[in-house]
Amino acid sequence: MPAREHRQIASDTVLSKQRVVTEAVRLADSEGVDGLSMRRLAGALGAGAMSLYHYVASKTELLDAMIDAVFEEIELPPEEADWQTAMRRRAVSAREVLARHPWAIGLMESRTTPGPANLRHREAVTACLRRAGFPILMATHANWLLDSYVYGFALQEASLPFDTADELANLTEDVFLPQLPPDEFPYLNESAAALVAAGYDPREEFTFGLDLVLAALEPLRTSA
Amino acid sequence: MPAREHRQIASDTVLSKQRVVTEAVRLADSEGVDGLSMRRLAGALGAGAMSLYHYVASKTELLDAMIDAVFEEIELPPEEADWQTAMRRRAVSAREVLARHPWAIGLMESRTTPGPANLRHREAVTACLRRAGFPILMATHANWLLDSYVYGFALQEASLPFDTADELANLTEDVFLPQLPPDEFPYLNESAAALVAAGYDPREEFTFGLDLVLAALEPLRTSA
DNA sequence: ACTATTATCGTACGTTGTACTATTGTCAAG
DNA sequence: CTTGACAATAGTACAACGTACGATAATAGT
Repeated sequence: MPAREHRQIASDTVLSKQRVVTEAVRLADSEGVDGLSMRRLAGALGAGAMSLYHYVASKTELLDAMIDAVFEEIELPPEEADWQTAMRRRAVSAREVLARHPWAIGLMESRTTPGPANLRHREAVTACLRRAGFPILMATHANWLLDSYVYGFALQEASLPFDTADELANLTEDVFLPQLPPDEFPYLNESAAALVAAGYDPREEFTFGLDLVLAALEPLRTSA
Repeated sequence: MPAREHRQIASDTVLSKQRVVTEAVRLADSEGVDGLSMRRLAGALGAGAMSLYHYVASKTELLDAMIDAVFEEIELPPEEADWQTAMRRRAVSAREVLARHPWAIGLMESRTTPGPANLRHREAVTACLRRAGFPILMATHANWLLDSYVYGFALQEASLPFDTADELANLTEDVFLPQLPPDEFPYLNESAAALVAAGYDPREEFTFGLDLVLAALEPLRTSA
């Protein structure tokens, strides 16, 4: 391996797998994953399309690397905190990250081999639960439950056509309600009205369910 | 609307939006959503590619219709049961259906307008919760929590590369463990071993978390 | 200076979604 | 019985896609 350590001063004009993946993530964020083509990505990097294939073997591998780059952004459960705050921290971080990169959720379904950041993450979470006194199989259950909640919430959030409470109010009046005849959908009408009145904040909505789940898991520890 | 009621005796050779969507779902089930092209779909229906466009305006609309067809398979919460068993029934059904059509989960992220079956489903679930005594906003919270769990679980299940406990054991030994040096991933090693020993059944794993969530929601009712 | 290796890319092939157009089959109005 | 309208079925063509292949340019080791 003759590749020396002396990094080129500026990696701005030099390609690398890092730069390819980073730019791919940026492109997917702004244009959606359907707008991410090898040619467009190469163009954004000021390179020819085929040059990318020196850093990724295929588009599939690129997508895998993008997902792992997303996992790298998620905060690991801090070791010093008690298990509930540690898990809350990492869950909240995960939701934020997935909200920034909504395309990542849809991609997970098809790609099955976890990257290194993904593995590190899982290890840290399992460690946290085990050290908190959860028996092995209970830790597995807790893991499934927590991850399901995080991913599912992110998936639902990604499929919402609005971002702010204002947009929700507008859309409800202009789009949703006209599609919901009150005699056929009385409860959805009621819900929509209440939601507009109360406002909607994804962070609050998320922590509500999260705290409920964490509290429900507490008695499963054998706190020794 | 001159379209008479007299259905052609056999709709086997005759096209219709129904038949197009149904066959598209079948194709996605067997070949994955990437294997679903308009030409292949038309071929499976014994038609020319462009003929499909008399029944769907675009591939996007086809995908939307496919998702709604999936929702149609999900059992509604039975009205006569108490709320916990009703919600359990529909959640279990949802997981089964999504496990049959894994591609549907990844599709939800990008499509934002719910179809009629989707709306019916949401109405029925909200009705069940409200009738059980959940205040409006609590019903919304419960809805988010339950749906997050169901979708997230389905998403994780879809990204598992094995289906049976046997395959899990084989893969663990041949693929997973070799990627997990015990000094770097002690807890994942421990987990993997325990999981292989205990076996893994998605239905059990799912109901574990589900029952926990349902129990945690119970006190939020104002049972009047 | 010469060679081997690494990095870059142009061209070309097969496949995709679908716009446009042409061709049928059916039926109501004359 | 004719005619005109409309619903249904396709063929062709085009731009964009992933990428196999081979050619070039840059760099490093001798």
